Amino acid sequence: MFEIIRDIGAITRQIQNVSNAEFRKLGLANNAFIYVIRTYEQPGMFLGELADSVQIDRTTAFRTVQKLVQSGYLELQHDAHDKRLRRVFVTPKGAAIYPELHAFEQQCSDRLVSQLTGKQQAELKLLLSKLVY
Amino acid sequence: MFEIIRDIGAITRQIQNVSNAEFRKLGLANNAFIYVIRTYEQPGMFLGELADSVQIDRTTAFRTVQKLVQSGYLELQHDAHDKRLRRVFVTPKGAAIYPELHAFEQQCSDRLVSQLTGKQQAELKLLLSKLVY
DNA sequence: ATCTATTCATTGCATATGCAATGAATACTC
DNA sequence: GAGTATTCATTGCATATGCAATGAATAGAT
Repeated sequence: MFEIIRDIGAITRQIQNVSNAEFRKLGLANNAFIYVIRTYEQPGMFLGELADSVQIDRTTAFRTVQKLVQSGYLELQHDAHDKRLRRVFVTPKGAAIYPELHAFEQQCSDRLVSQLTGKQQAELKLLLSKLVY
Repeated sequence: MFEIIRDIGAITRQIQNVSNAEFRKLGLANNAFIYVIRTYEQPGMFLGELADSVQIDRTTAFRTVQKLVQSGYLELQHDAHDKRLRRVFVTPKGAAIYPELHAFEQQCSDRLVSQLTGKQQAELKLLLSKLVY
């Protein structure tokens, strides 16, 4: 069953490459676009929470978010009750590019599963959601 | 269907993290263990071929292989007919650790699919093999 | 309430990464 | 077979990455 690990690893790296190439022009290479997408969809996560949700090292995520704040896509707010937390939100600039980012993600996905029937696609999605890591 | 991309991305990064932590003691962090596994199983690939097979940037792969040659896990040979090519092989030292590397990979996979029935596991493997990238 | 253990964000530092460019060898065209 | 286009390995360079450590804030225990 180790082929599963190998396959998803190769696919992930490939998609990462094309995505980074696609979004470099927006200053969103190095997986930065992922943070904008996730933050748009789930605003108010704190930094570590966001990092964990995409399984990226917290310090790397921290620095990427800093850059995205600098470039105006994201903003940070202190939590009202827990002074340790810094919650992440998209700015209008970040919200404005979300459709483009998500459309590309969608397009990559569609291409990826283009050899599967609709039923198989649903089955794959279900099986993947059951993986434990 | 974009959940597919997100799921496999998160899983891949997670597995990468635990694998690197596991093999750091052997000097095989930063995905280096992948090259030993692949080279053991398919000896004689040239550098770019090996890089492409795991979807890692060729220059990164090149440098990782250099390190593995330095540390004695891999060796390079010039191709007899095409002077551009450098073919990769495992050394006895590389061959000696293959079982450990592969066992860990196996163990990660088993854990990953532990919530699936045998039939579902086979189905997942089949579906993944049909993905196009 | 004090003491201890966790959980955050953040920084330092050594190293890895990857785009762009180079030169050498081979393939392809006419 | 000269000329052009590809395909290699390799290097330079700027940047990203991630482990380890820090200090501040909170949670949990006694």
